[in-house]
Amino acid sequence: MARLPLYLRALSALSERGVPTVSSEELAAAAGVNSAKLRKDLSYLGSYGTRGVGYDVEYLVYQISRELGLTQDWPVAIIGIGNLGHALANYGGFASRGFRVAALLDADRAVAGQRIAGMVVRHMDDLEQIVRDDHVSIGVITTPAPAAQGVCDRLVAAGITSILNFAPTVLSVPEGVDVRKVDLSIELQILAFHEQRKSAVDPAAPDLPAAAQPAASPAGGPAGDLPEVMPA
Amino acid sequence: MARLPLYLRALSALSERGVPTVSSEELAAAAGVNSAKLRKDLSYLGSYGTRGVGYDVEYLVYQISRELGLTQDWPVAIIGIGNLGHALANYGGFASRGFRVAALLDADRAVAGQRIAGMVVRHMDDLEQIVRDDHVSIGVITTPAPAAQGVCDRLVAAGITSILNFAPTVLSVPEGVDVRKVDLSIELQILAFHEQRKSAVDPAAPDLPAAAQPAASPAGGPAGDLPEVMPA
DNA sequence: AGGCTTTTGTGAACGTGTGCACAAAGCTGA
DNA sequence: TCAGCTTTGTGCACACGTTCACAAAAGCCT
Ligand SMILES: NC(=O)c1ccc[n+]([C@@H]2O[C@H](COP(=O)([O-])OP(=O)(O)OC[C@H]3O[C@@H](n4cnc5c(N)ncnc54)[C@H](O)[C@@H]3O)[C@@H](O)[C@H]2O)c1
Ligand SMILES: NC(=O)c1ccc[n+]([C@@H]2O[C@H](COP(=O)([O-])OP(=O)(O)OC[C@H]3O[C@@H](n4cnc5c(N)ncnc54)[C@H](O)[C@@H]3O)[C@@H](O)[C@H]2O)c1
Repeated sequence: MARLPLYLRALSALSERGVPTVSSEELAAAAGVNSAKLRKDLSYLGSYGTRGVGYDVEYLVYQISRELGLTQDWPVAIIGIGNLGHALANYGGFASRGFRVAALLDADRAVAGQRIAGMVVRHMDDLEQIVRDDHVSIGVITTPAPAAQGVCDRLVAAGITSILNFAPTVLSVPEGVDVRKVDLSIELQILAFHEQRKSAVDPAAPDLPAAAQPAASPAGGPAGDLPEVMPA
Repeated sequence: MARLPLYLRALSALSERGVPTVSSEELAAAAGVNSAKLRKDLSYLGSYGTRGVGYDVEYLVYQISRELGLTQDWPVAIIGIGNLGHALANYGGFASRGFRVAALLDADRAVAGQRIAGMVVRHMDDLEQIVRDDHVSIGVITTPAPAAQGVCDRLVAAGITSILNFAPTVLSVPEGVDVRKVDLSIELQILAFHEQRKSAVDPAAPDLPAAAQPAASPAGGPAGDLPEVMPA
């Protein structure tokens, strides 16, 4: 389940505060989910709760870490050391959660060789060797969008089976390779969408404020602006 | 719908290549979704397709932009100009999609005053005034996690109703305020989870490789490692 | 002009995820 | 030891999103 990391974070915070046990209600509130959902998620891992008491925090941290595969630490490689690659390389939050930045790579020979966060940026030529020697199985793509598919293909060919993609492109990969994407523009656009909804017919019923309009105007400009992009 | 931005991106690419029309099949492939799903999503906006031909690319771009509220451009403020805030400030990909970085803010007086990407970083003291004067309605939080909730509260108090949060915390906000989060650690943990599944019982049936074990051992260490975190 | 091909729009079945509600289970205190 | 209280684990119903499949519509070719 994709919510386990959330629970793990909340549990870690409790653990650091020395809290010995939590009820599903408390933990659910901390993670921002429904308590029944949380209990069902946890029961999927097995029955690790005590009725009338709750869950043992330390034990649950261990069980979830185990389920997520965080008892080992995963070497990750970051490809494309520009603005974003820099920020990720300097970010200390990975190491604390079972991930280790094993290598920084870039195609630009002016970038390769630089020291960033105590590591030397390697050139893409060394990709295959690095993946093999350091057993890297997770790759992070922070190259410009046009280069992303090519980089992805090379990563897959080198044996990487999990990719985190920051470039705004749909990557196609063979079966057995997992891709997750982080796309800021999409997040902002979704926010803008809701923002527009809010400001549309604020006082009255917030139902379908603008979407009902276009159907009413058969061929002319729907709202009077930008008619030049209308079809013939 | 959260998929509209994806369609919009694919359509923009087609538009730049001068393609006049697309079928739902082609567009679905480009966006990485099912064609029936795509048609249903688009039909939700109204009937903008021609049977036997497909959809007019330019027209659809306009309609989706309109639905998402991208015909206007949204001023955003970035709070916390550290590693990540820097990268976002330098990123050119926002402007091209209807977003404008209106202000950079930081609580550190050593950071405020610096010029980044042609803008002067402002101090948090000016937050309320900036939000009011520039009509900022979207805030991006890139401060350390412990500061996030406090910053969030100030943003909300200042009148911001949409927040994009990069700090690994659950933000609580009053009703009417939208929060979306981007959490790298969670993404990596999900990848690690699948990665572990793949490598677990690779040749045989990949069913529930490790989860069935703990129930069999009533009180001892479940698999022999890390017994010190087991409960009493 | 009329049939043929292509592609949309949508009805209906399906699967999944969510949340309520409650019985069973364990702890606590008398 | 036993009653009472708290909290888990889960059966069940419901709502949502996804996918198939097909009829209606539009263009095209003869
Ligand atoms: N900077 C941000 O805040 C931000 C935000 C959202 C999305 N993104 C996306 O992240 C990606 C990177 O953004 P950025 O601002 O860091 O860009 P950037 O131009 O600063 O950095 C890109 C780096 O990738 C390297 N590179 C180019 N082609 C390569 C290849 N084939 N193999 C290996 N390395 C290669 C370049 O040498 C450069 O160092 C882009 O796709 C961008 O759209 C960035
Ligand atoms: N750097 C990354 O690649 C990365 C990746 C994932 C998540 N994150 C998260 O993003 C956040 C920022 O990361 P970073 O590496 O940029 O951290 P950073 O320490 O480099 O930057 C944080 C900035 O926030 C400012 N700040 C602190 N408290 C503030 C407040 N109350 N109001 C306004 N500004 C304040 C600091 O002055 C600093 O400039 C963190 O929560 C981190 O967990 C970062």
